[in-house]
Amino acid sequence: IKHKIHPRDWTLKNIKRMTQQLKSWGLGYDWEREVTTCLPDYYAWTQWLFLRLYSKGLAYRKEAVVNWCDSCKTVLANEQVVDGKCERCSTEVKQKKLKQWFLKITDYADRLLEDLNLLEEWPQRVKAMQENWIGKSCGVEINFPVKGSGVNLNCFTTRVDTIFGATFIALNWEHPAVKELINEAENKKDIELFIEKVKKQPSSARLLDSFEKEGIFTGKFALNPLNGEKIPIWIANYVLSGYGTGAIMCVPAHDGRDLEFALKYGLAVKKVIKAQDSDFETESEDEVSSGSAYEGQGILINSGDFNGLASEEAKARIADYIEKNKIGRRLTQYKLRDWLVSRQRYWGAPIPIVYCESCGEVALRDEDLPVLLPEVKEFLPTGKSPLTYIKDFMEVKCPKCGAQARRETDTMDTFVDSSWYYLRYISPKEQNKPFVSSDVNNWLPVDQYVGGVEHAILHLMYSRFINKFLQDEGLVNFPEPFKKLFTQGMIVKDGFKMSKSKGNVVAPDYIIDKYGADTMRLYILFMGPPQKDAEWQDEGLQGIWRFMQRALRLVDILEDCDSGKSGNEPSVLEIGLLKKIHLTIKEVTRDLEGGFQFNTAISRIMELVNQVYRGMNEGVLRREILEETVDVIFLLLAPFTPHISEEVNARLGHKGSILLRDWPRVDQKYLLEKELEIAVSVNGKVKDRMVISVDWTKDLIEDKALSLGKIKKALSASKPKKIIYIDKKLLNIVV
RNA sequence: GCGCGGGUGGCGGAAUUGGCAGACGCGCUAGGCUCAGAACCUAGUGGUAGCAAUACUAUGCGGGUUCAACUCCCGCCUCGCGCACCA
Repeated sequence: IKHKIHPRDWTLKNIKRMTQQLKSWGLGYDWEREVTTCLPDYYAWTQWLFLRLYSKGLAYRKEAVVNWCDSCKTVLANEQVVDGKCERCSTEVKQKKLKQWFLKITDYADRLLEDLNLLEEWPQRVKAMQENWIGKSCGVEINFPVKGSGVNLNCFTTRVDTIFGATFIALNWEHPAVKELINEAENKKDIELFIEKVKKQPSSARLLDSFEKEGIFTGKFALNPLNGEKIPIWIANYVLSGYGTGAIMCVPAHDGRDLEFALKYGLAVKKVIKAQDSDFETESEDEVSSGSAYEGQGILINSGDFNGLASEEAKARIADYIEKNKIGRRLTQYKLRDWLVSRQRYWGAPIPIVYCESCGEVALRDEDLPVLLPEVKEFLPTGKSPLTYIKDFMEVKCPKCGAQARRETDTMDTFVDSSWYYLRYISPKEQNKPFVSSDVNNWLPVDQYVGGVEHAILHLMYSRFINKFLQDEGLVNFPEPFKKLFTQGMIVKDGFKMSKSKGNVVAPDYIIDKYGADTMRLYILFMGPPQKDAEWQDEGLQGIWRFMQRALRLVDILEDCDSGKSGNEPSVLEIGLLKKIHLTIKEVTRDLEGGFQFNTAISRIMELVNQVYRGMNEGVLRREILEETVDVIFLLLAPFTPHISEEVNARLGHKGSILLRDWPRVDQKYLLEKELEIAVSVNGKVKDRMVISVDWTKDLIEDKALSLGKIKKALSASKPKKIIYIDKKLLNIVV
């Protein structure tokens, strides 16, 4: 749309191009299972999913204050608003009241939170981010009656233990009681002016450190239901409307934000918690005057019957009291909101709902699917879905009564498509259902998922939600879709993430033309640990290219080499090389199996190549030994450099593909050392090293060490106090 | 403010989880090859002092535990990311 090209043409063209690119890298995908979420054979099932959710009351339409992007002319999910701006175009997001479709992810909030515990092989970071996003907190909602009126102000608090310290109440300007409260106020005009001012403050301003708390007194008072104290009611700009009730009880002594506000407007500060080990008399006043509130747990004071209790117990007892006297109730709050899936974009799967004069909102039947996205000429955003203007699309018979009805014109957020695609991979060609449950249950959950952290909340939370829903529907039998998660870093160049807008992209096609796909693959994996960001350096690529040439030259050397005598005992030099070969096999295997440690695996293969060259410098290597070495080198390289390894495999006379050959095996006989070198240190500082035989006793090793010239010198006259021997590693002499 | 990660040579990064810090690569220096250059080969390369053997010093800073600390503990500094007046 941005480029004024039809989204379908653009998308299909890019899919084609990227498929070519992925193939040119030599990546081993099963292309038979490719799915395209924007084509009807896929999105029919996305619509089917929507209908299942609808039938369970988990897809619903409501009027709500939603995020609106003026530039994209569409609503956005909370998850797609970053720093108060549209994640796509960075336009300041506005709040608008609209009737929109939501998916009830909040019904699953507790399970999404609880089941994070099942995800043992997910990064802590991602789990922490989801936990944060769900934002569960337990507390009470308590009624503060307004003096001289029938109004009750409900306030949610997690700090039930501090209710006796509430010295004022603050309301968001949108709170439904505001109108009534200020009706007879003397300064009604001023209050209205204040509200107008606060309304205009952009929501992103709250994020700034410079955001100043402001408020105005309504002239009304509320009664603290626990102690009957009369406390003033204010309207304040720091109270959120979307969380809790939009009204808060303020305890300045134990909340920094409330204290800041109280000090500014000269409101009372009342301490009701003292730190476990503190002396109340001496500390209280200083704290408040220095502007810091005691926010920790402690012992209750100034709290009537609850004095002397510890915070934790007090919370429970006060909550009991509140419920018993019917002045409030226990309540759990979440930050997680329902998932807004309506989009006013053309490019998406139409929501399969129609509106009928007599039946109202009606869901389509499965046999009506797919609702095809019609051809349009006009797809630029206008604020209404472009589908609105297409008569053939809009006009439809009501599936219930057959009368003329009109279609829903919103399309679905594309994250709905991607929340279940891993299931479709199991049954990509299935015509009659989205997937075959028995096959899905056999193959899934996904063993290893790889992706960027940018999906930590959006895609990975939505997929978990949908998977749990499908589990409840009996269509899958596992609670979590992705068993292991690996989040890879970004490639950075000149200090910025590679991107077209920064103009620092290194085109893979160009690299492949110049150096070949293998060199590029090897370089990318050698750059550093894949979970971290890595800096692209052309020199590094050159280094890898050099290494590949060096390794390939060994094949030339081998081919020019006489067949030579065989059957002789290997020379010392050859034994050294054989040991290195098997050590390399062992370590490369461990690096690959133990995690994604490609960078170290590659460096070990480099070491092996280096040792071959060093060996040839020092003496003669027989052809059979050299051949074994070259063979192992390219077998170990095969996962990284499949094309070149394949070629070498053929040159060495092997029939068939190298990818079908066995992974090299470690021959333990080369790793069993008869002799080895250990370090000898004095007081932890290495002074010398020596060769020992594995069958030596500790006494023998000590004697030998103490006879070393450098050790004698280091010890000079002092007598060893203690000698510590770490098997096969070092001997430390303490003096 | 809360939550995750990091901090090791000129640079990217290793260190078998408490046991020889700096593997491997880049860069740099010297030498070889060459008419010359590129490429390639050989050697060297944390810092300070020394011709050298060697000595001292060194993993963000300060303490601690230990025969031994990049690694563990306590207290700081700093950078990156995520969330954020969530009551």
